[in-house]
Amino acid sequence: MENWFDGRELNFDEFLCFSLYSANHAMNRVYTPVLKELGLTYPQYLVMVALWQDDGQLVGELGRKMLLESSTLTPLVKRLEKLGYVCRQRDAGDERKVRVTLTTDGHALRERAACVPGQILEAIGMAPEEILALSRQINKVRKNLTAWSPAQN
Amino acid sequence: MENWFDGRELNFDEFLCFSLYSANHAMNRVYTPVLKELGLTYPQYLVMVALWQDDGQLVGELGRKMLLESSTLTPLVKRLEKLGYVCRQRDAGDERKVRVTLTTDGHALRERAACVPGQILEAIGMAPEEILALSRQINKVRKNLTAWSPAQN
DNA sequence: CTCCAATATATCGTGTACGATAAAATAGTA
DNA sequence: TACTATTTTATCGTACACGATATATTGGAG
Repeated sequence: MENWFDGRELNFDEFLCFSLYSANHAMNRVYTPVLKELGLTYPQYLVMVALWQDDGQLVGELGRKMLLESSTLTPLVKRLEKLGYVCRQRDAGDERKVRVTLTTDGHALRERAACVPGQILEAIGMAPEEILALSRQINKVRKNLTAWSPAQN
Repeated sequence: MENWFDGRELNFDEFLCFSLYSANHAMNRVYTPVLKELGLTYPQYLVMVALWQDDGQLVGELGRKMLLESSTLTPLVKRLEKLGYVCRQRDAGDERKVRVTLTTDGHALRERAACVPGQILEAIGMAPEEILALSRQINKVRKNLTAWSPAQN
């Protein structure tokens, strides 16, 4: 187990890919019990964070931020609606667009979720500056990957 | 979009979490078309890599390496079996265990997949040493997260 | 030897995720 | 104005991924 992804048996790309893959899963497993008390999944929480920062965004805007397709976001937002945290309504000016707005409960949830970041920060177990630096490096990889995929192939 | 996860609006933890989340998705999107020619998904490819390095592993061993539950691995390996790349058979000595063995096609696939790492490496667009260093940092986070989750909560 | 706990997979229900496709509204063009 | 192309969201099918649970085998205690 240890020597599989901590050793040198994998190629460099496989190494990084698997690191991202397993770290993302590990993050999800830490978030899950914390968010369970709010009745949210991790992707649902990310959408709520985006809405707390900027209410009334379109499904498309959320998709561009989170890099998700409508086939993923539409049912996810519908679940948030069923939970009573958001409201979906067609834009009056352009009936194609669907605007996602926080309900009173959705706004109130922000306070109840205030303790989440601290718990996650503790679980990560690194200094904020270190976390930020690592995030930037990972973002650089993400940018390279998204820039490459349509161009080359 | 840019200023959401590249700026400072998120908390540190949300920042890192989202970086991992989106980078993992981006990686998946790069792998998908490359692996499509082999008829594999990314998790299936990871299992094949593990088997190419060490054939005849148990479902449980694969699960510990990839940090996956049997509820995920069992159907995944069954799909690999349906594709004709592996063979699932109960261990003679202990009928509870299921051993996963490469078929002739499974072994042959290794050559056809030899071009994959190079393409991914190109897409990542970083020097091997840099990739390795980043992987190690991410693995450190993963270790912290997995060590924390059962202890604290 | 019998019963009970532990181990190893498997099954089920829910929720992401995506590609392909569809449907509806808007924009652009002849 | 009529027709087409684009935009925006939604739907469908497939494949992870997990927690909870079930099943079967093995190991131990008495």
